[in-house]
Amino acid sequence: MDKGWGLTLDSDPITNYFFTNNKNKNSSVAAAAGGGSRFRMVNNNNNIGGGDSSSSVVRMFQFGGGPPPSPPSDDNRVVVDEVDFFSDNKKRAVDNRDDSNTQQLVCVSVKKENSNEEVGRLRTGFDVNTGLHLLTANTGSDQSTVDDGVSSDMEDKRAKSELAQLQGELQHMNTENQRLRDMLSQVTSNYNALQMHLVALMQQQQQQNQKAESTQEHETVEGKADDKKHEVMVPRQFMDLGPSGTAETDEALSNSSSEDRTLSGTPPNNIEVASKSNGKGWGGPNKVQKLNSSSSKTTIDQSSTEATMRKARVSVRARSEAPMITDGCQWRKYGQKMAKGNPCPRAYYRCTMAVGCPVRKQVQRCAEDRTILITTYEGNHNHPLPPAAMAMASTTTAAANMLLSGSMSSADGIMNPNLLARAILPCSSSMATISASAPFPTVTLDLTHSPNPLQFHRPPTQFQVPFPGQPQNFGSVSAPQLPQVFSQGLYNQSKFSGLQLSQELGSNSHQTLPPSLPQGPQQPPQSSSLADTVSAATAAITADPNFTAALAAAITSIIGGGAHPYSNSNTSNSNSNPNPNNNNTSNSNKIGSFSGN
DNA sequence: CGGTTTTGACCTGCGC
DNA sequence: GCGCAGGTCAAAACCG
Repeated sequence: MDKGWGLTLDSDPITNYFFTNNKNKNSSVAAAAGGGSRFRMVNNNNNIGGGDSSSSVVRMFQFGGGPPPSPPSDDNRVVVDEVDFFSDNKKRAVDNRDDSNTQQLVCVSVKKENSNEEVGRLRTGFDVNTGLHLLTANTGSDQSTVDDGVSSDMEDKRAKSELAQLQGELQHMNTENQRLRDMLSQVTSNYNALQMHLVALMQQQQQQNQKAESTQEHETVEGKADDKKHEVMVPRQFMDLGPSGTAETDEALSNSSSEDRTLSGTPPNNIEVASKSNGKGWGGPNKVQKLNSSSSKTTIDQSSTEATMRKARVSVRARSEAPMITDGCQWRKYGQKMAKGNPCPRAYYRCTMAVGCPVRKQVQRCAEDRTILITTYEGNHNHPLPPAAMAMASTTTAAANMLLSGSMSSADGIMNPNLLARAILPCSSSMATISASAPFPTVTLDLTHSPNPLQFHRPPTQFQVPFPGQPQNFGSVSAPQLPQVFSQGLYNQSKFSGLQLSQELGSNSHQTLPPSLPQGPQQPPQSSSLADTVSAATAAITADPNFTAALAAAITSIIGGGAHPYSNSNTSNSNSNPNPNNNNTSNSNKIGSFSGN
């Protein structure tokens, strides 16, 4: 959520405006990232001399670049602010000794600006030069030499009065600035609250749908008593890849089931097994399966099919040189195998952030393109997730929920993979593909595509998160910010090849991408990580009104169920360093049999 | 020393 | 029933 927040807010034009104008002390960084270079220029100008707030200053400086309230006398100097600035001042200094006052004022104003850190936005060269020149010009000694002959009280008074006036204006501006900030914070909080509310509503709706379905199933299953209840519900748990983390929502979603799971070693697992017993799904250990003996077997068998159907997997394809993407969670490798048709070994990981966490993932390099890392998630965390892990969790959860909700209530979901895919990633159907092929329905989020490479590449650490949307927008996010977006974890450990927004559907592109991403500089969450990036993207997707609308429409049309996109998901990665692609195909079992490509 | 990784063995489901 | 393939286990090795 948090991250989503930042993104969405940032995207907000208003926010952008405020940030850039008011807060943007490091605008050079913030603006740099995005496509907003032009915007930045404008802002800077405004900051310096442009905007309403600094109009007085503008007048003094007579900047040509910005849109100064009062047109500067010299229309000629336009292009380079610095040059104009200096030349202008100098000019006056030389030409008009009487303007010493003006110079003084300028100096004063500049100092003020500095004190406010407003000047910090200016390019360094600009700042430095400006300060030096002005100060130098205004130095008392110099002035005295110049003014000696003229020195008049009248001028002093005039200067003082103007100074006072300027100070007053400055104060006024500061007040205004503060007021705007307050407004911004208020807007932000309101937005956040609304978003939370929306998510809660969606989850609630989904929960209701789940209950309805579970009850139906329960009834259908020949009235087998209480035990069945759990079993019937179990599938749900798995259905939610969800970010269990924060969870009010999670609990709500997985409510009863979560309770069952609390005791990790025991019964809970049985439940898992039940859902997974069907076959080759990842699931509870065989042991557990064994434990899950006869009594409930019948019910399991009956429900297993459904459970299987409901057990969704979310596969994420991303370009990464790292052995594993950083998703914020801690994983322990418990196996590695050669998979048929892929020379790269497949690594199996289990979430170790909590003792009984059922979440597992497979990591394998793409046979065709080994720069692509395929990470497949399954299960639902039964523990709080760190912020860094929320992004991926949210993303996968949202995708899984979409799929599951579709598949569960009706076959339509699977029947219309495109629709679901679109719902998940409205912009480009190609980015999200749904495979109904067993054993479990799988949603594949392809983060490797970048129709419009807006990607910013950061060589060693790269991560591609192609989200539907406007690349340019993303660009606007600005490189500097992106780093923030990417969580440290991912950042460090996994090397993604650039954050990308793909808009395969040119026309739709706008829709898909949450406005937030595109528009504004995103406010980096406190802890940034790749996960953040993903979460950012996820948040963007989920938070995007358009996305939400599309999602809701899709779901409604398909199942009438509700999906709840979590705005926060993250992928952080774990500490473990699996090298799926490592040549050390030391794996075990069937290496020999492996035919490779 | 505890946690993680490696890796051969084992289990299970599926297709023939 | 057999073989294959996917998935998991668990002892040994490794590592900080």
